[in-house]
Amino acid sequence: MSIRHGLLALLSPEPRYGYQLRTEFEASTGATWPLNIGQVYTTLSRMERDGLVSPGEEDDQGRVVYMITEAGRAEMERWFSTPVAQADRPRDELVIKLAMAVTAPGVDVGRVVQTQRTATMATLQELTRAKRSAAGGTAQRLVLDSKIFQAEAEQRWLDHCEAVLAANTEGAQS
Amino acid sequence: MSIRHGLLALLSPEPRYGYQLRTEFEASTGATWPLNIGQVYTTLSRMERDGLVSPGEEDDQGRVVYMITEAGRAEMERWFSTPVAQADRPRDELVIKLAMAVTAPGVDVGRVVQTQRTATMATLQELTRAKRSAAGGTAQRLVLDSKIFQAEAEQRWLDHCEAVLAANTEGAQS
DNA sequence: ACAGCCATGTAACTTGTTACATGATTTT
DNA sequence: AAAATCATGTAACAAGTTACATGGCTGT
Repeated sequence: MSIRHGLLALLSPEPRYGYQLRTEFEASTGATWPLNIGQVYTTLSRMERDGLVSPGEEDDQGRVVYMITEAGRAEMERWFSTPVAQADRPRDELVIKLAMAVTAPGVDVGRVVQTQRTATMATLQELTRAKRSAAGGTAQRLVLDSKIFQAEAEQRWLDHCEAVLAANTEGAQS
Repeated sequence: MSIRHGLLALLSPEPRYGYQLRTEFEASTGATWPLNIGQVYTTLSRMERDGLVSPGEEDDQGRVVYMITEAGRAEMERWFSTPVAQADRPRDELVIKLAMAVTAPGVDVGRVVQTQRTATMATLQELTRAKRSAAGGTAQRLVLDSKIFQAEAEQRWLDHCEAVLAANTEGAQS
């Protein structure tokens, strides 16, 4: 529900039209998660269906301007004041992959870990480079930082996995 | 595509029936991401449609046993040998929420951060408790560890956000 | 008898996502 | 004139998810 709420938040200060929303969404969250323009319109339609936004009159330039409704504002406030719970998060593909690699016989877990480590390292370097070039405002920088923190945590976890697996094979099977 | 591939991996050593797949999936990944049994069957149907699995004959006890196909095995190997890329990951709701909180006027970002920090702290304690009780095999333990690493990274990032925002309000706006 | 687990399945829905069609305006 | 950008929208699909229907078997 990230996009819905994101658009809702962008509409909260004042009405906007679809194309503008994409631009501003990407300006806030950065270029790493590009937002297809079609999706803006589908999401707006669905939010209209759910009573969160309503299309006002057209622009002076004929653009369709949406504005947030009462219900939409309430939903936005609920969103900001409710923490993201553990259960809300999507399943982590890497974690499932490793769990399966450990479980399934005949899979070289070490190789899976190594492959991922290389990729994550490359990601990390790219992110660091992006951070050095330092375009964008506070929001974009924080998004970048989040990705860096997450990639670093992933590296540490991969190290940890290797250590655990090494200890497992040398000693008894678990 | 985590569940598809997860089921595929579980089917790789030998054929299984649906109910069994749920049990084993949860045994590998832990109870934190419960898997609805209905989903196992829908996913199996779709995988059959895509030629990744095929229902063999019934069990001696009348259970519908699925087995992995050639194409399924190839897909599984591709999965294990391909790293999870940055672009593959879903949008992070918390990150978007904070980016929007920073961007939108009239939102108390500090409160959003605090609310999340409290929740994440509670999560972390719960995870640590779960780890101490230490049921489950290697896979489950690694999944738990991953969640702990991620929660810790999230706490660090929230701290970092606060620091950046404090520096921002005391000095000039960015 | 009844509760609860084992077991399979389907219908319906959500969000996310893309490919495509269409046209106006602006830049080169 | 052609290319690019601005702007709106639709059709179609994927994957995940749940609620429900159905029935057999097991333990109390």
